[in-house]
Amino acid sequence: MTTVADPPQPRRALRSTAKVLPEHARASNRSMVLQLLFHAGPRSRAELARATGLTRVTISDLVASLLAQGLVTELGQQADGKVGKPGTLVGLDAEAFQIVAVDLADDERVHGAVLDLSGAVRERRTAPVGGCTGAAAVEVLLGLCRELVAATTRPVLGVGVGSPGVIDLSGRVLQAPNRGWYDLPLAEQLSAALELPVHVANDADTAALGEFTWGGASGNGLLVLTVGGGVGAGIVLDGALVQGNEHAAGELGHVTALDERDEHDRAPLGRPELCACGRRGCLETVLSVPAMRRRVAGLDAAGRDAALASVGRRLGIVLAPVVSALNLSEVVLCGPEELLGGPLRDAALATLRERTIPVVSSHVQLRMTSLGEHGALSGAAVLVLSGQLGVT
Amino acid sequence: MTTVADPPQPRRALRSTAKVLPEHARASNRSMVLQLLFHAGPRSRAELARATGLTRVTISDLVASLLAQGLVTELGQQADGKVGKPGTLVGLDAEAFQIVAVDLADDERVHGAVLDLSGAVRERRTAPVGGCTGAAAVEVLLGLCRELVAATTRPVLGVGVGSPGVIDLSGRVLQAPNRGWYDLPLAEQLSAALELPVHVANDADTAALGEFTWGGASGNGLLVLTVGGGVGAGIVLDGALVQGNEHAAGELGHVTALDERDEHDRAPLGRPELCACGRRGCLETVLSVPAMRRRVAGLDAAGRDAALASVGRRLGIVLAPVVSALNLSEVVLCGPEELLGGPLRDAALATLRERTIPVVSSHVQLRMTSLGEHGALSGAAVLVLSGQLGVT
DNA sequence: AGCTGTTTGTAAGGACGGTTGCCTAACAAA
DNA sequence: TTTGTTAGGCAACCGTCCTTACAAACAGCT
Repeated sequence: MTTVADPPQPRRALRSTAKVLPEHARASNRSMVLQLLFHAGPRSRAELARATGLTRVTISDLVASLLAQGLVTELGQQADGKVGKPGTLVGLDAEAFQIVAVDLADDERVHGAVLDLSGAVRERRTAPVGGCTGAAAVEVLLGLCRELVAATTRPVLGVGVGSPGVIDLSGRVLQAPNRGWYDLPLAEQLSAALELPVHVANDADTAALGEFTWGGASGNGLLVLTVGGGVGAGIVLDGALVQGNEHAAGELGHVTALDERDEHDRAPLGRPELCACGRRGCLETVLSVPAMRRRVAGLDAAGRDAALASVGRRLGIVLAPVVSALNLSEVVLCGPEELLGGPLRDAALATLRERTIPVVSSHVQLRMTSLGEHGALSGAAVLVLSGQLGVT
Repeated sequence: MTTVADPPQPRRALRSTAKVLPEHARASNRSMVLQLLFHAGPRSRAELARATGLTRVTISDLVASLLAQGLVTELGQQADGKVGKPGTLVGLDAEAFQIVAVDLADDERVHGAVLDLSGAVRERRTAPVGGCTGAAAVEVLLGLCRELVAATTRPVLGVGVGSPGVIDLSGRVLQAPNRGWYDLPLAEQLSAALELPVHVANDADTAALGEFTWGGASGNGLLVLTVGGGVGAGIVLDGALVQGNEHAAGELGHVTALDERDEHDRAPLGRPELCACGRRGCLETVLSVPAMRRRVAGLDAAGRDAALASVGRRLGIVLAPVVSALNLSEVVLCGPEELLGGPLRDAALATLRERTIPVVSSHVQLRMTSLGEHGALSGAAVLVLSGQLGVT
């Protein structure tokens, strides 16, 4: 009959939406129960019902399916002297599955571990990279994964990998210059070879996940800065990693931190140095471990402290806009404690507070990681927990 | 029987999770259909089914309920010469409801409008603030809202308000010094008085929403900077506003942008000025409209351009870490075109590119808003569209 | 001991949402 | 006219959660 007017022009790409089925609701509720048991410890079914808002009937059903899968176990009666029938405690069984986690941040050796569901490391292995790149580097990684899988004593929930470079949500490495990987579907390849679920993410992102889950993060909004050969950052907002437009969020290492014309701290830091990226004064040229070691070499304690404080001030200047814009609750440093933990941290925090409004700065914390060396490994494990069980 | 070991200590506050019911799946799918019709224009049921992944049966059912509510209408047959039965086009009815939107960013007058579902302004009203604060300011706002509601010619979908200050997700104003509001449940009060759904958010956030929905945003990651009496920012990541730990995300106005010891641009900008917050050199002391007008007053064209370029460079320095950390695709400036649009924008973009790695800076855009004066009003309308229909 | 009230966990039945399978209507191409 | 394709509707089924009802286990009281 009536023909139709021209459709209005599409205004922008649609936000990724997906159909929702009742079974997704089920999965979400199942994850909520697991999340609760994971973080808050064993509970009775009735308590789970109250905490989730679901009915006891539904919780019973969910718990029954989790029991059938072996993910949770009944732990006996609640022994507190309240009125009424005592509940049966149900708890996550940390021994039910094991997780294989691998960290590729180190250029010399690939570090891996087997963890249980509580995040405890059960087994540790490393493999030398030996300068391998491209497909050969994938083989080294795959070999370590096989070795770790062989070392597990329980069914494997999945494999988590933290790698430098730009990595999309599907675990495809868009670019990782250190390994010579470009547009490589790493998760897919590993998954096919190992016949296991594999999750791959940027190493700073996995470090952020680990800190978020196990580092005692307090509020909402966490930035984790990994300081090693380079500088990277992972950001968790509202419980999720920030991806960025090109999956390159967290590229803080190459923000200019030292300006040709700044008088600020000129004496201790000298003129802006040339960076590997071809520009001058990048944060990496002052904050990376090699740069700092070079700067403090041969200095006495006072000189060393002054130099590190200068670096900390530059870091504070770079962090101030980020912390303000996102109203972060926590900034966490990962790297050598002896370089980052002292005057550097203190100066960075002081500078950060100086340069931000109190409503923001009074709540923000700046501290060393509480996970020690293997934060990235724990984070890679969280990647699997999150991907397979919905637990974060 | 067996008593139980101590539960593991809770490690952190749980991420906000909520139970999911099948009816939520229904609401989500309904929103997805509306979203599609909103952004991509009229479609047949079969096309909707293909686009959403749902079956034709389910789509028919959803469309039937939307037809019953008057939100969509059938627009006749598809007239293209393909094989098979031609489909019946179904389109969002922009006339079905109207939206009342109010912007409180201006200290002198409250601006309001009636919009249809396509975002077109149908009616415009303002009310003088007259220095009112506290409850009196609420009364002024309420009066304007009543006037606008009376001016509507269709059922009202809801009321959206953009206000300066820190505002939580429920529309409670935690603090808005300009209006003398502290811990005020504004959305709740307005909703009770008007007997309509009311959504309240920070004005920079609503501006960001408006730009995101109607400004032709390209990629993922948008920061909108509102420049007026002060400076504010709203950030949209992954299709959602960034809230921040204390709902204070976007507080960029009081980041130090001009340092006592910086030589950088000293000549055009002078020594760091005292800011209303009590500190020196905040971004607001160089980028706010009054500050800029004062700086360019009495200068010739060249001097004016140089001064604005200096301001742009300071802005670029502040933005660089944020753009890098979040890998933003777009930074949008809202405010007086004659101040922001020319040398300031150019210098800010150039500085931003100088200070960030190409992988980040090559994709980022920095431009004036395409929504003109009433971006915040459009954004307040999006608040309602999003809250009531799930359309963004 | 026996009763009462409270709390836990399960069972049965109903409501809702989505799917599959099958039907008819409408059209183009052979 | 026949064939193949597409749109849209109807019926039957499955999954998920809810409400209601009930048995079991306990504390506190008489």
